[in-house]
Amino acid sequence: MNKKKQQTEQTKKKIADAARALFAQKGYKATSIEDIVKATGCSAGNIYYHFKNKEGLFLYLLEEWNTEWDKTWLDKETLYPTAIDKLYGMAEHLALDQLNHPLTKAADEFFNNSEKAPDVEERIHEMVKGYLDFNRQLLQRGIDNHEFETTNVTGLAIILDSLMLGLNQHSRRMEREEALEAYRLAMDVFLHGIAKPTRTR
Amino acid sequence: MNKKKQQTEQTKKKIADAARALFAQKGYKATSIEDIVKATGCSAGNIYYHFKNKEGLFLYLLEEWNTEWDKTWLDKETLYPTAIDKLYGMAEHLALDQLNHPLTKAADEFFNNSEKAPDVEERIHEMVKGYLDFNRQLLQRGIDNHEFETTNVTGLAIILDSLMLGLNQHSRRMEREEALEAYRLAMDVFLHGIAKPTRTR
DNA sequence: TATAACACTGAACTTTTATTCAGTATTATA
DNA sequence: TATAATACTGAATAAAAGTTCAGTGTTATA
Repeated sequence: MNKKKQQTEQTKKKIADAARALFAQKGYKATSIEDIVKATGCSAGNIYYHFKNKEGLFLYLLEEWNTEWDKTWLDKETLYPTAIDKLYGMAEHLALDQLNHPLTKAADEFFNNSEKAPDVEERIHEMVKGYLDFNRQLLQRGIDNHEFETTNVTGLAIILDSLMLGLNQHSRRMEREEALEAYRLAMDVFLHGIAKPTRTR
Repeated sequence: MNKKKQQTEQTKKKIADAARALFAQKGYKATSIEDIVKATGCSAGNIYYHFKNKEGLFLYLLEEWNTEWDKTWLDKETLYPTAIDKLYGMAEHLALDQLNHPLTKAADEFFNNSEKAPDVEERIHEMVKGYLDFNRQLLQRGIDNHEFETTNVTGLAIILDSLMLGLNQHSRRMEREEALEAYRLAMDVFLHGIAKPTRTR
């Protein structure tokens, strides 16, 4: 039970790699199984042998990306002592990940596309919830540290995610430095706002 | 030259209305010409008589939506004296428009989909530029009024647009009041930030 | 070594899609 | 009224898509 498992792993990776690149370049719907067949050199049947279907293949890539992101972030996180530092760090991390990571565009398309199996829809829901939880924890830490003054943690988690989501779309048309700058500025605004300090609160 | 123009206007509207509803419900790609045929009762050929193709039909709806938005906003704008008021007003306007307006999801899908004719791509680029210009003007007014302290108007226009873009996605899963609240909170943050007023600037 | 489990092929199947076009009916024009 | 322009039909086209499956060779198991 060795050469077979190894073979399976290898071709599964080959398919995943090719699919990732294609989804990134052309989007989810526009990438056909035939495209992946051509790119990998293996047959259509083989793809369906290793993955349930096109949806399943894409979901696999999303999960892979998610865990990868978590891992690299955990490595970085310790470098940032305060919650504010963490926010800027996360912004930078996202900016770079999204620039380097090819899947964001296709992911958006997939997320917003209605033709998904119910269980897939469910899984995506969980992912989004995961992002929001992540934000919530980050914000809560800032509150506990007396860095932030706010009570509506859940609301702000959505605002933060919205900001990152929207920037993600814009940053597609940006160069690396431009994108990093935009993410930094977004965090400046998120932390300090743009109004003159005549606070009415 | 009357009954014919009238007829054309009527069926063009009928097709546009049906298409809008379908695109909203199912997304751009998932809506087929056949769907529109069934919904309108007119033939496929007729749709291609009035619109260049599927892309052209969708673009027509986008343009229509854009001009409609501009018009209703211009009516509202005068109600808000300061730039800050205008920002909150715009947020509310967007929140309601996006809730009522069915096309946002399909628009996202369309925007991010690579298979567009070059001239369509160009037109979309112009639209995005229009949004950013709109933001820029609003922010500039706030600076002139001494409401905002900032110099990077272009950067902030992108941040503001990103925020609205991201909220748009989240608000799809929200009720009316919830969405309005989220948009308001987003503006609070955009204006005042979340950090304690120990400003380092 | 015989049998079972596995990795894989690739053509065939089924749907679905956007788009076209020869032809028809209605309305305007001269 | 004759002719031209216009609004429309609907079947045909043609390409593309996701998915399946009978069959082939290879590796593990007993």
